[in-house]
Amino acid sequence: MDGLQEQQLLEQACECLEGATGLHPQIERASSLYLRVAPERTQRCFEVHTVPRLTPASVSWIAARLEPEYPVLIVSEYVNPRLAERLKSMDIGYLDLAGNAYINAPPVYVYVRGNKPVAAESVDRDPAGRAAFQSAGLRVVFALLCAPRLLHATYREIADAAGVSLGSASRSLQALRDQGFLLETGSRTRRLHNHHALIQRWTLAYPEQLRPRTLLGRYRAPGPGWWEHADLEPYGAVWGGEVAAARLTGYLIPERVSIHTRMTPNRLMAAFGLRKDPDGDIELHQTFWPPECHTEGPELAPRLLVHAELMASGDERNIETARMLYEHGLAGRLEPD
DNA sequence: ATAGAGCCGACTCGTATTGC
DNA sequence: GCAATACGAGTCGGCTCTAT
Repeated sequence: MDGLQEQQLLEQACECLEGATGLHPQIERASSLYLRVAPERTQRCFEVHTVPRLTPASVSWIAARLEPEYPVLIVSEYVNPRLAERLKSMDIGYLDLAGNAYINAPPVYVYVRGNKPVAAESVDRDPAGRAAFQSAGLRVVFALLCAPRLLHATYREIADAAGVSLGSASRSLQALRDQGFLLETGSRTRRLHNHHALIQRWTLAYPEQLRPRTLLGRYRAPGPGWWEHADLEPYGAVWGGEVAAARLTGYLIPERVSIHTRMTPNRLMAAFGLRKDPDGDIELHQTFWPPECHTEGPELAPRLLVHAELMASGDERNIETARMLYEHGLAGRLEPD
């Protein structure tokens, strides 16, 4: 999202706030966007973060990443009641285009939730631009991030490795180029740019766009702690999410299990006595990344995926663990932008 | 509440064109 | 000849609307 679109979204949200409350917010632009919500009544200034489509994962991301100088105000097209509740509980302010808002700037206090979303034109709805962060695009981005050799491969090789069609690979790469995430440095030599933002976009889009499509089913094990001594390797499977994070950091006691496998679930079910259960705490997923993707160990999913799964859970301890994984693994492996 | 029709977006596939 | 790119046709799945 570029600066102009950010400001447009903020201006529209401010109009909604003005209409609903009679406050006269004042936008200030420096290195980032700032908002004085009621300059005539309080000098309190918020640092604005625009997130057109707010999801549980993006709230997790924001909660994990922000160490702001000023209190934070999230501006989105729509903040649903559950997210509103969650943001308020963390004392993070929000504004949306439906007129929902939480602003805690004494003596000014606003809390509105439950307004329905307005059917407005999204600022992030350009089909070509989104291609990189839909299911096919997410596979391509993941392959490029985890197997950098592919940056210098042909379109066909990239498409094969990512498990998408040639046309989808082409559209995804074009979208990445358009958004400044992919730089052509010569004939078939490419470089990823702005890794941090790219990982953020991937992390936010993964639980919505790709994860539901790789889900094979939910299961339940005969007893707790079964995963501690289970050997997945013979079944072409790896640990994701909380179990992988526990093994990488020793910081978590897993409650939910996610397993990524290249085979059908039958053999895993037979080996570990798993039963199908729509409310089970075990999720089986089809592996979507190429074998050459870098992993931390033979039985662990790539760190980028583990990070995204933790962030998507919304659990505070998971988010903290995700931050550790990012800082002590992902960030160090990135090329400088 | 549910089933069926219709619509739409995302994706794949095939093919034509262009450039090296 | 091969790779990159563009584009149209077709498929699939999800969503909404409507009739029952």
